[in-house]
Amino acid sequence: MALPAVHRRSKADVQPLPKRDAILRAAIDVFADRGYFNAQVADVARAAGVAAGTVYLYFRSKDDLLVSIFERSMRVALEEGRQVLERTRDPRERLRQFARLHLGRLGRDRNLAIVFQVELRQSTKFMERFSSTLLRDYLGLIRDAIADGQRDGAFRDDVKPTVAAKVLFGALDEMATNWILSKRRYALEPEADAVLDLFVNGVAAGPKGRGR
Amino acid sequence: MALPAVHRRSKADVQPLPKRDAILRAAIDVFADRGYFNAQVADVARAAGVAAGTVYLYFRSKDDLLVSIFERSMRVALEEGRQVLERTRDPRERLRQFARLHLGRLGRDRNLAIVFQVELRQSTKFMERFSSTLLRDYLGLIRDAIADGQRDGAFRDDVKPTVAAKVLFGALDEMATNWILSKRRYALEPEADAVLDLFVNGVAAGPKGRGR
DNA sequence: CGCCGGACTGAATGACTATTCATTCACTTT
DNA sequence: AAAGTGAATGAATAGTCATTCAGTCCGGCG
Repeated sequence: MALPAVHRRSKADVQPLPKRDAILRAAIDVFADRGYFNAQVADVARAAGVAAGTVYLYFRSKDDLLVSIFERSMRVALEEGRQVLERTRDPRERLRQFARLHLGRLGRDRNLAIVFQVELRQSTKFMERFSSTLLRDYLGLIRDAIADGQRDGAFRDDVKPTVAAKVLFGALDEMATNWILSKRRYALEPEADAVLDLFVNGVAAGPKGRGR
Repeated sequence: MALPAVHRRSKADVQPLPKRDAILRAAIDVFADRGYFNAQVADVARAAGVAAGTVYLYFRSKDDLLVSIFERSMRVALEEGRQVLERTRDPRERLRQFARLHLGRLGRDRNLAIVFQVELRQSTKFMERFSSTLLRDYLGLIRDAIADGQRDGAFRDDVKPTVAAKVLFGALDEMATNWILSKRRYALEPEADAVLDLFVNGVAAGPKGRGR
């Protein structure tokens, strides 16, 4: 049972399991292209340049591929989001940065965006699993930023932060979904500014706008 | 086994194909419960009280079931939406009614809501098919109402109606999705008012709020 | 009556595919 | 060079299901 050489720098020690990453990347592309249910594990393996069985050395199951894509990306998103909130104090600017980050991330990787906006939403089974953890945290970040803004006096305090967070997230989500489905090819990230402007100022005309 | 229906008004003319409707209704319930891909056609048949083969007397394929659910509901939604726009003139009130209609429809039928918010979004294949027709029209209704409001002077005219329409739709969509996934059971329709308030007035505090 | 047409049935068919596992292979160690 | 190791392979397995179709059943008609 001799454990292999300790000082061997070769193989999987270079750092982040290159094969695992290759498979995840391939999964994103294949799922985006054919859809999760229509994609075969063998397709993913081929795209990653490995044999079908190899996928199972790194992932428990086909489901696990989808879950792993979600978790890895979401962790990054949460980390980036938290950093924005730390480094920026102005409530509006915070939300704007957050929105740009969100759309920027998806706009940079179309296939990832497809997996997030479309493939991940298959069946309530997945949805519940996802939305009850990382996604909840993500929404929580927005909610907290809004609540902070209310304390600052920058935002109205007669709206519930949770509702406002959902509205903002929903708006961004729709921009992303539309971008994916659109035949036109435009930059997604800049849309963040338009969304933020609407979210902050509303559509009502005139500076006094409020009330009915 | 004898069918009691003696002198039934010549076959299926009693109204609109009761069996077809039963199958569609069953499909909504089964898809909502198990998810489209995990649901078997035989499950739908059983829930509808017919044999598996009978489903194919009324629908071309399993896909066709999903498409039919979407199309039938969407046609109703479009019709109701158009009526609102006809009977109401005030821009804000129009949007409010529209939002209530939207959330009211989903809030009334949880399984239909699940099919719409989750199951229908499987794979870009379906999404593209759907979003390029009825859904586009639905968004168009919102967009036109907003453009009207701009002509009225009720809404700012420095926002693109298409963008504003997506923002509003996205916000409503997110409220619906959250409602489905939430363990809490609350009324969905009333949320429309909160969303509309935010969409019209924005989160910014103070009556002058605008600008940066 | 006996026969017709068509709605309906559900077992059988034909495909498809996630997952497994006996082998092979590329290296290392001794 | 011999032996060992575990990563990687990919053919075979074990199911799963959408869809079909040969037949059943029934009301009405001649």
